[in-house]
Amino acid sequence: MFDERIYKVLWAVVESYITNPDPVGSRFVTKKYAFNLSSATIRNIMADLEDMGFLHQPHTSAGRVPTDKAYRFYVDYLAQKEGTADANPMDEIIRKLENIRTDINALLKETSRTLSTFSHYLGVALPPNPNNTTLKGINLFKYKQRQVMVVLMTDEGIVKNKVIQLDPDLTQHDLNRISQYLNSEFSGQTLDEIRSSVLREMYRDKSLCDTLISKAIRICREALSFDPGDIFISGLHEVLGLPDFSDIQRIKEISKAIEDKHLIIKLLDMLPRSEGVRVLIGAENPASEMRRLSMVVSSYREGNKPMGTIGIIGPTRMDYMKVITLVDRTAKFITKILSER
Amino acid sequence: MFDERIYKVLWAVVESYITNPDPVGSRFVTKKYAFNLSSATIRNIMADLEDMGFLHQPHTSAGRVPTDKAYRFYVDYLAQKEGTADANPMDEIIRKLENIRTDINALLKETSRTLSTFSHYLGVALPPNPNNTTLKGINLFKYKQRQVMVVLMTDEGIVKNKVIQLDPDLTQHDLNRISQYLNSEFSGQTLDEIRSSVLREMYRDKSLCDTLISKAIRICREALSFDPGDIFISGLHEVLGLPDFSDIQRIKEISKAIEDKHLIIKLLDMLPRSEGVRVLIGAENPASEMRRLSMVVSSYREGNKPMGTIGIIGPTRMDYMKVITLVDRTAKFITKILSER
DNA sequence: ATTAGCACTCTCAAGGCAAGAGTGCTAAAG
DNA sequence: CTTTAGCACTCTTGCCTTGAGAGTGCTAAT
Repeated sequence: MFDERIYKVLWAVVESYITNPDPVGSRFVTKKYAFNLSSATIRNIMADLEDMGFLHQPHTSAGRVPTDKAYRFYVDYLAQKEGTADANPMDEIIRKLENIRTDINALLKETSRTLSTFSHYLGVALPPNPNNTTLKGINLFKYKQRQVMVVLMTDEGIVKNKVIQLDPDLTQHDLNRISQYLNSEFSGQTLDEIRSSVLREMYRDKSLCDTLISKAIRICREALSFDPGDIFISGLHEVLGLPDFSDIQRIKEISKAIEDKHLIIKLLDMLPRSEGVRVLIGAENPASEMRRLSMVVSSYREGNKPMGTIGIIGPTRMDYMKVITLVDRTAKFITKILSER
Repeated sequence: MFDERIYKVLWAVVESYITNPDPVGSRFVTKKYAFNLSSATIRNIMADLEDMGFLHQPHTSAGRVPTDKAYRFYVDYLAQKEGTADANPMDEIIRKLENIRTDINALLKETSRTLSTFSHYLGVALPPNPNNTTLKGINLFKYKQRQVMVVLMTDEGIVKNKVIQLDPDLTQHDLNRISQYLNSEFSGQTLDEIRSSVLREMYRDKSLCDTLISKAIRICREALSFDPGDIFISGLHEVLGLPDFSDIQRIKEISKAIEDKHLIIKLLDMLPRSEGVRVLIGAENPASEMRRLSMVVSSYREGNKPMGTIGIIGPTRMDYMKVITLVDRTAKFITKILSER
């Protein structure tokens, strides 16, 4: 049962299928990966592997194709002997990203693009969840009659702005005082914390209905109703070139995934921000829409504080080795940039 | 030559093909659009139309298919007897957009989505070109060591922010003075004007190298290097359902168009902001990548001032009638919202 | 000028056939 | 007991043919 051999065969099948999406037959395995075994023996082994749920044959007398379970085995095994891949493209990536040190949004946008061009899969990059960011400053500007522009700035370099309607017309002077109050009260807290304390205050201070403070709180409440930050996804044309997406149904799947950004955002946001790369293969994915897709993601941080997530999305038949090191090093590089500045 | 008849046939062919993408034959025309003519006569007419470049047959003995020229004829004719279409979905659109009166970006995002769901084509929305917007105010915040967050706000409700690097470390007090100077100097001007006057001053004041003013100008110069505002494109999954995009090549085309946002931005930005709807059919399109796509666009305004552009992109075989009124009324509605506030 | 009739062309779907690939099983060999 | 050789079997794939169907273009008649 602890036969090394059969895992070597499994390994060979996965590798072969990854480089070339044809069902792989017993004969091919013997030829390409010279075991000292005949094709008949391999056949038996492969039959065993199928029973164990690692392989699948599309029809009698086609070769075998790896299942999700096989890929899982493959990447777990990969993790043990990590770092075998060469990092050729990294130089170029670093060169591309190094010029965008300051602006985190631009950095992430470029990251998603770079990831996609080098992996030939979808590149994704998620900014820090605004709810967990800590407020650096809030500024209010009179915009038009009864309209106020709220500009929120966080320690992470995220800027959110919103125009909100206000019943009584306030002067810029009023607004300055309000923002001063808000800053002294709230800066240094995360937006989530602020939101809950705002709600608390609302209940307590029902009486002070028309004071400056209650106005400030109303502003806060309105301004904090942010949707999660925008996600950057790029490289659709890359995956369209892959043989895995040669039929229209699968293209619809992936394009749906792209347009349903909310789904991916929630998915990535749910993942624990543990260090290192995480791989979700096919049906391991919580979202049913992505049962035939895999994700390789890693979180980036500023110092020790987890920020957002970057990674790639592609078919389950994916060059995991290449992609994992790509995502890993890119995440580390972004972490370095953010921590240095 | 001025025979009404032959144009009626052309009209019939286009209408038929728009509702159903099968090559249309002579017999079908006689049946569906009861002329008092036999199929043989129609055949002759259709042969003439082919000579004139209006029709095309994929192969001997298939019906005819309209060319770009035919669509052009169709929409030009449509323009004359405008407004025949019912505006059923408009109520719903208005309901959807009415709640987002304040924030122009949210408004445009929702617009592109709405356009796509109701047209079943790609919905696009382009914010005002930031270069033509007039500055309302500029604010500088100390962000980190030697880094300054610049927040620009325009009359049009666009907010741009950027973190820039600054050689000498300035205090928030310095920054306040600088922003005060910038506001007094530049607010009310368009960003383009500001950019050119900044360049002029740069040359003149080479001597004042380290004064506050020169710093301010340096800030301005850096902050003004904006790419054109983001464009909103949505509805890829809508077009993937269309029979026109059943082959993978065409999908690649359109997905390339989506990812090359720059291209579309330039395209739309080039179009004169004339009132009313503009239709670009297939090869009329300046960009070669879009030779098999059509665009129906209209600009929206605030008062009399042209702002950005909205519209839809789809195959040349498009329900122009429906789409034109859809785009037209949506643009008018947005104009109304913006002008009211 | 219009129409009926007819031969012609082209596509498309279905069926049949042969080649090729890969399997599973069995029986022999190590 | 494990491995291997051999062979029959299955299934896909490509290719060809065939027939139906649709639509045309041309000619001759109205």
